[in-house]
Amino acid sequence: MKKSVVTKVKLTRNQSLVLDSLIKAGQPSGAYALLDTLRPHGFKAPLQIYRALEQLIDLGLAHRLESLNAFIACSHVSCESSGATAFVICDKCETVQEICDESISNFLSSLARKTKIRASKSSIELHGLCNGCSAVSHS
Amino acid sequence: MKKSVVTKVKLTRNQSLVLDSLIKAGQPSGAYALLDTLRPHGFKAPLQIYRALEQLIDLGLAHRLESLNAFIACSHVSCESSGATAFVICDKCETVQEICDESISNFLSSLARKTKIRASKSSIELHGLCNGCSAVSHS
DNA sequence: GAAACATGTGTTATAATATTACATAAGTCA
DNA sequence: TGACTTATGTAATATTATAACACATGTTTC
Repeated sequence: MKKSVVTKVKLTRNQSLVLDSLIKAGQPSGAYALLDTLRPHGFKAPLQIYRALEQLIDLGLAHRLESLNAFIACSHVSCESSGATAFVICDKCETVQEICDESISNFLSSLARKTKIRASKSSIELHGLCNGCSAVSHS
Repeated sequence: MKKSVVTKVKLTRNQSLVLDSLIKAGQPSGAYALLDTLRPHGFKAPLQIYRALEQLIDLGLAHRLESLNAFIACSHVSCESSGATAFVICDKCETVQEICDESISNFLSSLARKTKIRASKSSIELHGLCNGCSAVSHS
């Protein structure tokens, strides 16, 4: 669906800093949260974040979570990023599982075929309570 | 996943107006676009739109498209809204196909099982070019 | 009907997210 | 070097969404 298959990309300083922040966060992070984190490194405007994110996403090193307006580092060493990725999000502890297997791409292919669309981008996000949180929250 | 199974709900005036606008639009509409449409009917503030939308979505009469920050009327007479709905969106003509069959719910169940999540909400959105637009755009 | 409660409304202000526009700098390649 | 593309800095602004408060309407219970 996308090209990608990145072997060795040289990230710019800004891109590296944003990616590092995302990785350290280990959670979905909003653009403005990233900005605050990076102010000590000289970042001053949201655009610096958004521009870096755009690149990282194109390279498959980061993903955008549409339902959260947030971003997360790709959890695969370097996501082959067929575009066929699903995110499973715990609404309590904010843990995100990034799933990227044949069941996802098969499902998407089948959906595209049925609806006669030439697909270019997908977003699959499942919200709920993860195993741990589900056990605790017996409200 | 949701309750729903709405047989006959009495919508308030605001809710009816918003739903009518959504239906007339026949396309994804942003909250502020709806507000503009409804100013002649006395709407003045975004909150009036957002509050109506919240109800309509709870009732399964409208859906939110996360990747567009937009809303659309449910295309099923009254969506049983198992929550298992997928949206296929043409980025050119903005047509949206709302798919709601077993393949969707099976896929989501399987994903929830694999990731051990107790799912409460899902969002599946596939972007691309629809059959018609795909034929034209031979750039 | 009156008291108590939940739900819907109107309105103002503000928060959170994202982009436009323009000037400058740095990397790439003929 | 010159031409070109890509990245950057910065300010301003656009777009989307919510908080807070006052008031009204509806429903249930007694």
